[in-house]
Amino acid sequence: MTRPKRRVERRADLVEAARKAMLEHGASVRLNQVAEQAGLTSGAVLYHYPDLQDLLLDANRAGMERFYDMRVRAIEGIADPARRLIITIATGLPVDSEDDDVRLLCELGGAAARSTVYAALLTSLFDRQVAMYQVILESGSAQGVFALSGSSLLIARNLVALEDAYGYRMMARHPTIDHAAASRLILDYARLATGHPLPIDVEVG
Amino acid sequence: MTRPKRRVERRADLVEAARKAMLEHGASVRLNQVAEQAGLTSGAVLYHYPDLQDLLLDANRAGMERFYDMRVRAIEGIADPARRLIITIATGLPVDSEDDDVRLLCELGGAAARSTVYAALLTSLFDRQVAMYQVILESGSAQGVFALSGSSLLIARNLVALEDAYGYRMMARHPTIDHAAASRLILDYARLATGHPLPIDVEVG
DNA sequence: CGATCTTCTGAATTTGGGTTCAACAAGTGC
DNA sequence: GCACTTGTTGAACCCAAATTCAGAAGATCG
Repeated sequence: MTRPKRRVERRADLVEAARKAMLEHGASVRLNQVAEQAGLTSGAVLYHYPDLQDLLLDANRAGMERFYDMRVRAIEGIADPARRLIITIATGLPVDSEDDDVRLLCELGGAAARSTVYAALLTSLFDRQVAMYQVILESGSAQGVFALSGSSLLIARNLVALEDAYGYRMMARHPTIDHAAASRLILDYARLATGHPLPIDVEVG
Repeated sequence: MTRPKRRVERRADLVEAARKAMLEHGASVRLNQVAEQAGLTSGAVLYHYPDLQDLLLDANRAGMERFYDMRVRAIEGIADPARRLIITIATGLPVDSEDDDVRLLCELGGAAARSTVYAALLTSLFDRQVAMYQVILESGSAQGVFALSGSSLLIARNLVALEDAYGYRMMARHPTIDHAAASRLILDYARLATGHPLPIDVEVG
């Protein structure tokens, strides 16, 4: 029955199963729920991950990387700083209130206040996203298309902060804040901060 | 042993105990942990709250009201819109990374993605805070001290969003974002949005 | 094809928490 | 100071989940 899977691949499978299980049951997933999601018994999970916490940590780390990579990939190959900025804002928000990647990140927000490890993970994600925006802002500024209202660090932090917060609102199903509304709110700040009209009709495709 | 406490007072005690227990153990607190915090047995807790979820809900609701009331009280009696705005921004952030009220709200953020009830609570808190800012913005605009860059709803939403997000960052102990830094970041947006210098040296008293 | 390693199961065991309830202690009314 | 109500305990019980482990089922290699 057992296929010749490598240790590493098997652990990757479990990480994915743990991610799905967490989406369904929250941060306090049971070992059995992870096992069921993986189609295994709890013993098998324990064989690869003697401590469930380690598995959950890996799963969250993976989810974070996934979210970040998706954003980086969405703007690679695009030269115009204004388009890059608009697209980056769009990919920083959940696509809808069911967005799995963002759901996982929200779940983590609460845990971070109690867990040093998760706090460090989220802090690092925040800073990387800030750096991503800084690159866009600085390049736009250098090309003369952006007239920044303050330091790129300041503006980038506020942009990431706005994304985060509206992500939470969307996940909590705010009746009037959907992806389009949140985009408009953040873009409005981006216009003030860059002095660029940032036309919204640019297709994200 | 039993003191002549009224039903209502006793329930209030339990709500407070549940709040503390949640701060320590997260949204998935055990009945026993609440009981221990209250200095009672699980049976006694069940006597007053047959369903633990009801107790947790009450505790979270109480925490929210507490946070909101504190903010309202902080600006009552202050006439100058600029000062009101500055103080409101200051009270929207946790005082430090140990702030209990904000910690509870962060904890809720994750739960809201899965629980309709908590989602509704947080949404209503968000909207009330937005309304609070709108009143300040509109009155400042009417008095001619603010030159708003957009609708008061838009600006107010962004202000609350920034508060929320930096609250999360502070709770996760971001190394360079403390209360002062977060205030500066939000005030920078507030200046762009109101056209007012919003001097930071005004004492919050 | 036989020896051995890896992976996983199934059953047994332990742990931990929730639920129930008889009993009791402490107030309350009369 | 007797009868009743309220609040609470502690023990019994139940269930779900974690943990452990002997051994089966493949895979791997000689």
